[in-house]
Amino acid sequence: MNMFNMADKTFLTKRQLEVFVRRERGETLAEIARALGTTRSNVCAIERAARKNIERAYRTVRLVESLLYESVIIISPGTDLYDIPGLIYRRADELGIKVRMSGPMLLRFIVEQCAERLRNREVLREISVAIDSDGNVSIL
Amino acid sequence: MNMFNMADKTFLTKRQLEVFVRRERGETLAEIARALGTTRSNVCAIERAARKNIERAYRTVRLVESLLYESVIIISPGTDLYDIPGLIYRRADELGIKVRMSGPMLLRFIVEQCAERLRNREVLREISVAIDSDGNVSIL
DNA sequence: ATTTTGTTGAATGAATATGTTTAACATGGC
DNA sequence: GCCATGTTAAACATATTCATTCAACAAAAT
Repeated sequence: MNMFNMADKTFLTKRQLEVFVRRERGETLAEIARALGTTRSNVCAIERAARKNIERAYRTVRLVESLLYESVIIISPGTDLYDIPGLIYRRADELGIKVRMSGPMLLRFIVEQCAERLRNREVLREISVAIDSDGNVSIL
Repeated sequence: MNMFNMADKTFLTKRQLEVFVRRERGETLAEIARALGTTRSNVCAIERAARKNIERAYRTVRLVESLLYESVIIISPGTDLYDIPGLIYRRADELGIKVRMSGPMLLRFIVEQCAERLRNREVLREISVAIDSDGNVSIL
């Protein structure tokens, strides 16, 4: 049991919450380390973990909302990599959304995120791309 | 490595996302189990885990926003009185909050509320200023 | 120049999470 | 009754996270 994170309500540990709040108040790593009886580097690590979890929570919420409220584009195996930006722009146009990425940026993004689903220019496994109403593109 | 959750972006594993999306589309446990090569009860468990993670992500976001949006600014001894409005505006900007007081109004407000913590232009004892999400400023 | 402050990487033990199987149970439709 | 559907609990192996320490480094403040 983790007696510190009562009830699994959030993704922040009691320790992470304590450090996060104190840091937001402007306390220094050394002050917090003294108060919690540990080291600066440990407090630093805990803060890093807290912010990572917060970022992940935001991304999770955005992902779920994009699934529930926005558009998902399914890119089938066999599609040519270079056709993907066009597919995304076309769908965005249909929805009246301006994509916040240029064509080349989109290409690089896809390659980065889906390297293992591509071979040269060919899509091997289905790729699901979400566009939210702000024009943010994400891979599901 | 968890080959299922590319890149630690969210709190949903690939499996959880797949099950969640299919369920949202109305697919039945048995259908999904067949498609993923496993059992109904397993799909059920995965869906439960997915929804638990989503709920936790929402709670995390709400917790963090409640911490950030009712923000407390600590003004340390030694601060120049005339720097205080700037500190408050900067923090408000970071939070995307518009302060409902002009600079001179803020100054007069501070002087009125904290006379005994000031000597001429210098802050003698720490002052805690709160801004709420409506931009209202108060001394704690 | 020294101290404070924040960061990073590696390593570690303990705690949690994940996906899985199997067996059982409840409900509603036909 | 029979079947499809959804749920639950126990148990398990593997994977991941958490807090921690220690050593080292860079930047900023004193």
